[in-house]
Amino acid sequence: MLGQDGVDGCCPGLLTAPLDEAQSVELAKVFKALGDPIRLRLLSMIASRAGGEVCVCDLTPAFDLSQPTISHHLKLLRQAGLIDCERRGTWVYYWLLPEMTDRLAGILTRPAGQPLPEPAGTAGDA
Amino acid sequence: MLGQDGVDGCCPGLLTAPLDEAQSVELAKVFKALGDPIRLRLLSMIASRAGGEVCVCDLTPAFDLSQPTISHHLKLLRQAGLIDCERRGTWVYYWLLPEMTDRLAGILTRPAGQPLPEPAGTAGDA
DNA sequence: AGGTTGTATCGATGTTCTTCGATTCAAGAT
DNA sequence: ATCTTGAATCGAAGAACATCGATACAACCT
Repeated sequence: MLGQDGVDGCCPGLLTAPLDEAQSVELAKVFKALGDPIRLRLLSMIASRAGGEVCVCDLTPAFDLSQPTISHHLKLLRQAGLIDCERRGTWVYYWLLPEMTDRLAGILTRPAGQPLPEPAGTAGDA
Repeated sequence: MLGQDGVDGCCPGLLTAPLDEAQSVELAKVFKALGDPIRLRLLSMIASRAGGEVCVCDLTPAFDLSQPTISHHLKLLRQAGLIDCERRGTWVYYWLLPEMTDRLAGILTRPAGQPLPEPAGTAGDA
């Protein structure tokens, strides 16, 4: 889901052509995963790790939330394709899947050849 | 809110350093606005318009939703700073605020000097 | 085997979100 | 002034979400 041809297809996405329904549904899932402050902080903590991965045991105590809640948020980020994880002994480590953030960045980037005329405020039709 | 110094501050955001609480709350509002298929389609329809603006009367009939619902979604996109609008006679026109999408794209883009070592699967600690 | 620690899953609860019909507001036309 | 059309606002109803405590699962230690 997403990645096959929908979201990044050839590249344009979002700002250059109208999204069709299927594309918008898939894309919305990813943005919805980013639409929560806790998940955004989790993602940034995971992504900014030099080693490339973080133990859950380092993430959980950084929040005033229960352990199951953090686990739930991590699951949503994983289902969105933004991160992945692996158990290593007693601990579970998470890391960023940069393909997805790259894809989102591309989707939000205009082709540079689309200046967006005037903000209409100064344009008017008079 | 957002844009002053929080989200783009100097530039890094999200993938290079942990977000603080205030930043994550502001950013989450914008991503949450993008986390709905209808709003994503509305935004793409608005952004991809050559003229730079779209009349609401062109947006509403493109969906199987009531007029108040579309109006509501447009309001959320506007409150997120993604679009703006202006009434011109009987009609209201919406256009993209590229500053916000540019900002998001920047936030999701890694500085290129962050290769993300190995996916831990091949690393192991043994 | 039994105990301990770290993490995920399960139900339940309160909140937020999406959507609607009804209404109100804005502006032009008769 | 009244009517008509386009768009926003106002409740209300149902669905989806965030959060918790309790519990189950996984792996290590003694």
